[in-house]
Amino acid sequence: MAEPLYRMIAEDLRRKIESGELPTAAGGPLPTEAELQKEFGASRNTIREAIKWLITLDLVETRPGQGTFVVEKPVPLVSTLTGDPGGGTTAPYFAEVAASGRRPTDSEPKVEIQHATGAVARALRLDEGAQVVSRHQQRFIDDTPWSLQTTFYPMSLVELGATRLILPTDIAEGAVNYLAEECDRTQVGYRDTISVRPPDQDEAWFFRLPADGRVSVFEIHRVGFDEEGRRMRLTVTVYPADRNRFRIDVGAVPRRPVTAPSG
Amino acid sequence: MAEPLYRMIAEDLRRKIESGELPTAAGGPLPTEAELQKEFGASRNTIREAIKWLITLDLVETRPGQGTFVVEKPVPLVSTLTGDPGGGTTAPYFAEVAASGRRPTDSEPKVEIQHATGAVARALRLDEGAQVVSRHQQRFIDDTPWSLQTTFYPMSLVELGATRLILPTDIAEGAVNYLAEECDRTQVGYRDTISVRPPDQDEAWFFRLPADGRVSVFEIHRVGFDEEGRRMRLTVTVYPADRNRFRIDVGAVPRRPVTAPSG
DNA sequence: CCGTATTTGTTCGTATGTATT
DNA sequence: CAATACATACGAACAAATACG
Repeated sequence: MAEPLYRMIAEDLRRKIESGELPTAAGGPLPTEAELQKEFGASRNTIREAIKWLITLDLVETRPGQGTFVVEKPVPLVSTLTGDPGGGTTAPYFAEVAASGRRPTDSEPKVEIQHATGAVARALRLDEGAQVVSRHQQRFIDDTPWSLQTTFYPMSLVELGATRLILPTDIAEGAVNYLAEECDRTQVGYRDTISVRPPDQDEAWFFRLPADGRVSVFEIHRVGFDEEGRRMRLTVTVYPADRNRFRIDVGAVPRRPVTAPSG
Repeated sequence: MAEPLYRMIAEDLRRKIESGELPTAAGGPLPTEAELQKEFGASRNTIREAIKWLITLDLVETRPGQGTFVVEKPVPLVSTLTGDPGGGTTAPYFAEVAASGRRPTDSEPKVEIQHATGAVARALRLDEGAQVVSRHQQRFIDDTPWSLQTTFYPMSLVELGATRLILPTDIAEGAVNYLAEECDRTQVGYRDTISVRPPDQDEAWFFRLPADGRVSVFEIHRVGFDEEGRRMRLTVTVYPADRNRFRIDVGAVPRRPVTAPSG
C-alpha cells in the first residue's frame, strides 16, 4: 500500500480546496462526513482520518453539530524587535498596532512577589529562589486576545526605591523610565531570544487556540541591561504563532520598505 | 462525559512520564499498545487515541514495528540575527556554530534562473514574472540537516557584471562582498522578518520531521538594502522550530551575557 | 538470507454521546 | 423536541515495519 487511503482522500480534498473546485471560498463548509463517505466510497472512520490529516495541516477545522470548515488565516501583525535600546516594550507596541489601524488595549497588571525559578534566575543572574517581582498583563487587539506578557524585576530594585513596581497599577511613563528616575538604573541595551513551543492549557484557552497544541506560540525573552551590564529585568511575552510576525532592522533600512497590503 | 476516556488515559501517561514513574527516562519506550490496553481496560483504538494526543503534545513518538518512545528534545542552537549591517548570512553562521563546538557544513549551491513569484517579487520590488537568480543550499551541523537557504538576486545584478551569481559554485569571499566589488552595490542594512508555519513535504523529509506537520519551521526573510535603499537580495532560510532559537541584540549588551551550558 | 514473532499502521463495521440548528 | 453533524468508544481484521533467532 504505497499511500494510505485516508491520505489520498485528504490530498484530493486539499487540491479541491486550494483550486477552488469546492465552493469553500474561505471559511466555507466542506461536504459532511456522510456525503464524503458516499463520494469516496470509504468508511466514515477513514473519512475522519482524512479530515484529521487536513486539521494537522491547518487547512480545515471541525465544529461539532455544524460541520467542517476551511480555516481563515488571520492577517498577521508585524512587530519590530529592534527599537530604542533604552525603551520598554509597551510604548512601541501600542504605536505599532495603532499605526496598522487597530486598537490595542491591555489589562491592569497582576503583580506577585515570587521566588526566581530556573529560567528567571539564570536570565537575571540571581540565586535560585531569590525574590523577584512579577508583573503580568494580558493584551488585546480590537478585543481579541493577542499576547501575554510577564516582566520580572529583581527585588533589589524595590529596595532601591522603585516601590511602585509592587503596586498593581499601570506605570504610565513606562517601567524603564520609572526605574531610571527612581533608582538611577538606566537601560542601555537589551537582548531578545525567540523560541517556539506548543501552548500550555491556559495559553490555549486565552488565545482561543485548539486545545491539542497544533498551533504553537512564540515565546520572546527580553533581558534589559544597565550601563554597567547588570540585568535589570526579564520580560517574557507569548504570542500565538498563527497571527504574528517579527521584524528586525539592522543598519540603514529605508523608511517605508514594505508595501502596504493593497485592497 | 466531562473528559473523554482517551484524554484521561493520556493525562495519566503524561503524569507518569514526567514524574519518572514509568522507566522511560528520555528516549525510553512506553508499554506496548497491548499492555496499555490491559492496564487501562480500554480498547486498542482508545489507547491509540490517547497516544495520538501525547504525540500532538510533542511528548512521545511512535516507530512502526518498534514501539512508542518518549521524545528527546534536541539542544537548541541559538543564532544571532543582529550583526554586521553589510554582512552576509554565511560567515556569521559558520562562526557561531563553530563557537558552540559543532561542525557546520553546507552543500554546493543549486542555481536556477526563475521568474519572480508573488512574495519574491514584492520583497525585491520587481514586477511579477521578472527574472531572478535563485541560489539554494542545504546546511548541516554535525551531519544532521539544519537549515535550507535560498537567496534571490535580481537578474539586473548579473547584467551589471556579477556573472558568478549564476555559476553553481561557492562564492568564497561571500556574495555580499562579491557584489560590492563587481557591480559597486554595497549592502548597508537589512531587514529580517520571522514567521512560523508547518513544513511542506520536502522540508519534512529533509529535516526528518514527522510528515504530518506537527513540528513547525521558522521562515526568516532577509532583505538587503544598498546605499540608495535599493533591494539587492532576498534570503529565505527555513529552520526546524524544535532545535533553533534566535537572538537579537540592541544597544549595549555585555560581552558574554549568557551562561555557557555546564557539563 | 529467511522465516517468525512483535509492534504499530490502516480500514472496516457498529453503537452511542454531545453540540448545534 | 427532532434532525443533523461531529465526537467518542468498542471490536475485528489485515498490512507493513522491525527485531531476532
